[in-house]
Amino acid sequence: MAQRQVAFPQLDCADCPIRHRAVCARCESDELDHLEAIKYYRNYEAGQTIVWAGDKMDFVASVVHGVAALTQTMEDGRRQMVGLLLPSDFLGRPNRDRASYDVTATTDLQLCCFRRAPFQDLLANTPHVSQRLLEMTLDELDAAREWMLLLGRKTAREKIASFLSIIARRDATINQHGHKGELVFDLPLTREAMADYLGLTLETVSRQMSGLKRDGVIRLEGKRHIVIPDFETLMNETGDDADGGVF
Amino acid sequence: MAQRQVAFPQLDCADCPIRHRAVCARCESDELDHLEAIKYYRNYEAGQTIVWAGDKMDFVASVVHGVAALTQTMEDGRRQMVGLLLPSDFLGRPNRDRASYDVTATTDLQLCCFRRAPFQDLLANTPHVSQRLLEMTLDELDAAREWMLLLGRKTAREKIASFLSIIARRDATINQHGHKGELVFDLPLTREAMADYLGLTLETVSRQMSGLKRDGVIRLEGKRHIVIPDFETLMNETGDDADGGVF
DNA sequence: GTTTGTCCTTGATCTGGATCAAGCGAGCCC
DNA sequence: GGGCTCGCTTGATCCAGATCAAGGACAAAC
Repeated sequence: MAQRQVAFPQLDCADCPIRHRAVCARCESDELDHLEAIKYYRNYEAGQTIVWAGDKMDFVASVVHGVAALTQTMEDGRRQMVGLLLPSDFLGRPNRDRASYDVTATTDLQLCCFRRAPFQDLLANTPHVSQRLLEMTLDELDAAREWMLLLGRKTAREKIASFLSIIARRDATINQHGHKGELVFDLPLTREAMADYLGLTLETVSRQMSGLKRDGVIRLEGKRHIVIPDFETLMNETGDDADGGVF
Repeated sequence: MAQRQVAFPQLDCADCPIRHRAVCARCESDELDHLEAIKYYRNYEAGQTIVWAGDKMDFVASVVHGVAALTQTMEDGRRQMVGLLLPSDFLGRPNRDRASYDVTATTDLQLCCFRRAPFQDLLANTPHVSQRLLEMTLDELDAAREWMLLLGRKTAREKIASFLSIIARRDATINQHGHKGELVFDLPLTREAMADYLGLTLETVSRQMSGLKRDGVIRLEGKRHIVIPDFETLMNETGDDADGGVF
């Protein structure tokens, strides 16, 4: 079963993603080597909480592998996920030492952390670091705005299809033992976390997954393993314009 | 009738907000005077479209006065507002020359514009400009995430109350001819635009406004002029934690 | 093997907000 | 003045998704 990574190329330089995506513009510079001196790794198990909203957070970090979620909770317990961090995404806000959201590991997770103070020094003294971080933040803002369209105006089925296509774009491998190449990936979230992502209940998520399965848009192998026979068909269910353009 | 500006102090240096909020960290530097050379003003009437999603956009801008909205539209016409720009907010994305969203003036509007190329040069050569823009973008991302909670999990009534409190925070004056000080402001959006902001229909917006009026949470003088007798009471309707903290 | 717990599915019913429909009031144009 | 249109309100009905409820699959603990 030949597989290859799609859509987002693997990180290919050094062992720490922040060098590639967050800090170096093109990974050509040596001047950031002292980042090595302030970085360290942390590992979390699926389900673990990394910080609670309001907690002191003395580091920023880059996701090495696994998935983390940012979630807001209302007093009565209603929850809305507001960020989903995949490998190479950045966690934490420079110049703010308290977490604004609950951060949890939704799968086993490794973070590459940087102590806050030296990172902020770096930011202040290395122009292209803040420029790179600005680019990343603008990308996140665009993603947040797509997400707002989803939350405000899409139907439950469209929400599920959109979510699957987002995860597929960043995570899926192409399974080519057939001829056309199916997309294959594991869901990094429970049904409940998907509900929090999509502004639905877990029952509705479950029902709509069953619906997409019944209609042949996806196959479900176990609870978490997804096969997408034809990405085009899935995209038709998202309500988005035809040309997502990645594949 | 004595009034004073609350929550967001008026801009107080030079005539162009970008000098204060977007560009200068503390408005202490002179090195940005050449911004003067690349800036120009544009005026729009309420309802006018500034750019359509996908259009070439050869400038970035700062809102001087009035309100602009960023909106996404699905093929079948469903619309979701994804950004609301008030005075001193920034419009446009550096290093991207096509608009990602429809931009419309929801009131009469004046923009202070900067041609793209020189602004990008400035960004590349003036570290604290990109640092300041990073701060602003992070603030916008936080606002977007609050908005996601609203869209995904709040009831119609909570959405309306939240919206009113957001506008009041940025726009209201305190009317002190009573003793405690009522908050007073004009809605910068039609009911339809509010619906697009909140992920509701305009009928639901109208009904919930009537509901808040009936219950004495707000007074409505005409269609657009709002009086909030007691901000605390309004906040209790938003579903948010008690301590918004601004007043 | 049984028990327990977590995650998920499915069914029955309810309801908040959407949809469909009518009408109002305040400009504004002739 | 009369007839517009535009923005808004209100009423009647409908339905997608929430809620309430039961049970299944699977893994870990004993």
